[in-house]
Amino acid sequence: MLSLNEQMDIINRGNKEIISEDELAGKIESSIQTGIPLTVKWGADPSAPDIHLGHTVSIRKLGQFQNLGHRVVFIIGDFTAMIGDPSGKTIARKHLSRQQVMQNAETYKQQIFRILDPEKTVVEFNSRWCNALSFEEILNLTSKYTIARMLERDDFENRYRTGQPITIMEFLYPLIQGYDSVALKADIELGGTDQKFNLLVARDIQREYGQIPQVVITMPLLVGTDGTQKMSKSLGNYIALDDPPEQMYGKTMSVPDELIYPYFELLTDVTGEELEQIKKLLADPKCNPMELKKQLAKRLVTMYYDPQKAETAEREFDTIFRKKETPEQMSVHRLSANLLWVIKLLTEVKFASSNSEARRLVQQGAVSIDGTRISDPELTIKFKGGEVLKVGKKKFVSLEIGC
RNA sequence: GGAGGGGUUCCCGAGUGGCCAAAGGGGGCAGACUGUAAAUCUGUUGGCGACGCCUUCGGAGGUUCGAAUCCUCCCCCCUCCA
Repeated sequence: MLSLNEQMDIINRGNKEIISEDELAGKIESSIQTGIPLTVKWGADPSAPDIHLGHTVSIRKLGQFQNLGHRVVFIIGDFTAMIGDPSGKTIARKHLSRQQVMQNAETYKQQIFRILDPEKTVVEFNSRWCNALSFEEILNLTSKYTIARMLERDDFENRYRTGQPITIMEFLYPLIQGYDSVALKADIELGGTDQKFNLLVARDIQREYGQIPQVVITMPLLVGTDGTQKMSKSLGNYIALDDPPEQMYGKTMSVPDELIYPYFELLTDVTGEELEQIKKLLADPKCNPMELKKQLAKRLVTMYYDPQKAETAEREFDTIFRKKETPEQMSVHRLSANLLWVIKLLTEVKFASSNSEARRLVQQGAVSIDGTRISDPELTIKFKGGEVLKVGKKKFVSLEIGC
């Protein structure tokens, strides 16, 4: 096991805030003395199994804890999912079946184990202890926190002030998450800065239950591909771990230039010196940021796939977007007939969800076949096979005759 | 329990009898521009083989030649008083 200072150095890198560093040092010290690893908690909602780069900011930090010999517990909040984290607008949550939860959990594991060591990761479902709680115990839990303190939470305060509904059930969310820490006797809990409130509540709850409060480590929120809002699945501005290489590469390239630096910092293992270098280059007007972004995109694809796939992805990107040519590889669609109305064609290959949308695309000049723009929405085309249909900038399909 | 305010398209939000498939903004999509992007500009944004028709403004009825708009009942949300 590494010394206190060495451990602190590693943990300190890239986080937003540690509450508190002194407590953390104390815990690490006693762990070194006793040889007992610290329990590091991290939780996730089971309803959204698409892990994206935003999550990896925390997951990578967990990986560091594992390397330091500590015990990482990944909690799947199947119980809390019934409530839904009150941060969003989504109030009514659909109840997930046991089977769905298990399925999502599997998907989760598959993804996080691309970063974490499966041997060293404990996976828990919080329904295990939550379902066992009696009403009396729940009342007891609710007696440990006040409305005033709940309303300190930004979302709650906001919604309360602007006249948005808040249910009592939502107040339970932070309490249950806190109770999870009690059940696990968590030493440390990791989360995004948006989780700070919940993580801090857990400290109070643990104290109420006679435990030493967990150390809270918040990680910066990754800005999504739109360059403004945090990366999230519901906003659609995310790069998923499961995105195929070309997509991972392409999405990274579509990120605003300002994100190049934070992405290198939070998502890759580049050293401090390299980061400095990147910062310098970005400030240099002679340097084309595209080159750095390509490095970033390639690096990410290499991390989650391999160098060859990264190479291919880069080549394809250059072909489509820089040279504006057709990609080498594209999916093939077998036409239902060899004489087809353009509108029908677009809906058939699912590049448009309705005839109206298809018409719009044609009228806007988004549609071309073998490089020739189609502008007449009434056109019927005769195919002989091998044609390439392009819609917009990035949708391609190769057409073949027959089903 | 009482009094008042409100529910409109993906989101926010205007509209209080026909000119309403519904202003404006956001987002999305497309086009132009560009060193990839972003930004910007322009267009578009319910459906239908389509210059006409069908469905939409919390739900169900009703008034009317005609309803997002008026009436009745119901559901939901918010505020204040208790």
